[in-house]
Amino acid sequence: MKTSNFHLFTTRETPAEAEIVSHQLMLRCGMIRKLTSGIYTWTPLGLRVLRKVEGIVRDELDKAGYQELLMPAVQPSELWQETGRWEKFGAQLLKIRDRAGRDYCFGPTHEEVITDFVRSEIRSYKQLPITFYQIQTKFRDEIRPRFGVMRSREFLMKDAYSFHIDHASLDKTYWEMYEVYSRIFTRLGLGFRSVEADSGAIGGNKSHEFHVLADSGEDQIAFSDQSDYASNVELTPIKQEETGPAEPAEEFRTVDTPDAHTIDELVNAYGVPVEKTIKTLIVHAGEEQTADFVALLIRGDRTLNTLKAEKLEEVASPLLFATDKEIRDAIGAGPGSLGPVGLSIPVIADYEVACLSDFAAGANTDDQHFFGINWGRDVEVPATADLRTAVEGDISPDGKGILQMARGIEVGHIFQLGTAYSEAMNAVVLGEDGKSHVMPMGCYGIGITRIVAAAIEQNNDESGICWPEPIAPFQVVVLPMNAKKSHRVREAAEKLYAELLEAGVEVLYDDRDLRPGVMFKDMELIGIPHRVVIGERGLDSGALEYRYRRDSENSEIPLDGALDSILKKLGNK
RNA sequence: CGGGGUGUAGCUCAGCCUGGUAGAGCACCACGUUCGGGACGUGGGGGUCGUGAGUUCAAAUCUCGCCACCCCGACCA
Repeated sequence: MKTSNFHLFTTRETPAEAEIVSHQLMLRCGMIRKLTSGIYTWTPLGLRVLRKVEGIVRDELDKAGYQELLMPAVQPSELWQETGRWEKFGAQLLKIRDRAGRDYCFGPTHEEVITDFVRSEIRSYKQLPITFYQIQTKFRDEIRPRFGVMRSREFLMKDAYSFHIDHASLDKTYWEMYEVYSRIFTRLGLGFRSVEADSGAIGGNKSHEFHVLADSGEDQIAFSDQSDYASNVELTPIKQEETGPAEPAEEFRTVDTPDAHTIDELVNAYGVPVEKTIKTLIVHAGEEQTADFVALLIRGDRTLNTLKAEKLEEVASPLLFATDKEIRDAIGAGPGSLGPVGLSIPVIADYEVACLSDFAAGANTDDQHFFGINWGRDVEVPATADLRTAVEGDISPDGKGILQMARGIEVGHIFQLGTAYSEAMNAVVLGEDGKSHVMPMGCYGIGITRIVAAAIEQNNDESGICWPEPIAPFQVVVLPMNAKKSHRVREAAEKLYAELLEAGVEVLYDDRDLRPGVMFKDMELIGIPHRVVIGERGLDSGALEYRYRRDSENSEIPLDGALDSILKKLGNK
């Protein structure tokens, strides 16, 4: 490709809307252009990268024996009614209506369509297991699209679905897919980690996320420093400590605390160690409960994990905090003065809270706290549960090592759906026993679009992008110095360009009549891995200059046999 | 949806407080000088100042409504 025939438009300045480095660089390179919130055009440059990612994903899936198909982006509401998701999926589902007044949605995912396809195509257990996949445009009407293509509303996704005669077969495919995913992300040149995850709105049982590790990631990952345990921190369980609370050492006492309504104020004004304080959070009770509210106790320096809390039957799901007025009506004190002693509503304490001694908490009377509280002596020992979010330094749930934290960008997610969809849609096959069996399903997603952004997050420097070679838009760039003034330079460059093309190399030849500095800056910005510079200087000594994008020094390659030298570099890196 | 912010040339922004001729840098076009790390000069094209109403002799500027976009939270590949 010659730059004269390639739409390249780079900018020196960073557009104001871009917050993170990948978004900034994608805009500065001219890889994407925003049409409207969360919806982007991919320019020829950006599309080359997107296609590379897509190609690698497709290649590995094909090798694993999964079959590609292509499902419609627009889906009829009837299918979604069958699974109940027409209502349940919520506002993320973009609903549209045709001229006859029939309802459709723009597909955010394809469980319904694939299940419909399979229930009419597959009749016998002998055809199972079977896995289909597609690479296709999805639309999710995100509440807040963000970070360019990292969280866009319209995006390209690889989604795969597997169907099985029994759970054992599903489990087998699931772990095969786990390996395929690992191969894909390795081949893409990404630093990643797989973690145990919550299955979220898609539903189902077992689930793993694949995260590209990057500081700008939106997810927090907890992992053990001594084992391969890793999980999304929203899910990381915390073990109950085996040792109970220490013997009481302090007198129980009531203290007037008119200026302490937060944990911070309590700690600063009264010298209570923060790890001897507890927060009392009042939330709505679950449907079957007799009380209206439940009090959740968390150590003062910890945060409530809402996912864990709402899984408790005592707690309403979704979690709903009581308002200040509700708290005052039920307890007779404001939210800044609550505690477990003398509380009239059910109490659930975090495991850690149950192990405290001589701690401080509100007195359920405005402007008063109790100090030196001890379980059993001053207040009944409460029910306990795992309520808080894990933090760095906690013991790993597998008992091996302590937890570290990292930030990640979720680029893949695999689920064992079980029969949630196949049952709702009556997707059955005949088994060996001659009876109908509901097919357990797995589903497996990769965010193709997001991978491009994640790869940039992980591979950039002050000059621009440093693409991993497998997904670079071009492998090599040929830069002639002042070609207009020099026949020799122009001829040598044209010749090398032709040879590289002939050899099947993806080469960009910068034939624009530009000052060298501009070319260098442009090519470093767009991150082409290999650069060959041709100038009078080098030609005089029979050499070309070569530089790898991540290096800071040039090396020379002899003009004679330059093609072979370059091919060797491509193979080596 | 709640909270905060911004809308002026393709991009980055000034001008608004204190109403009166719409600006700069980058980008773009032409010519010339330059030319191995984002050159310089001269000339030029380009804006219904987000939008609608109001106040006023006069609105980018003041007032009100609306819209869009961005940032912080819950959601997700």
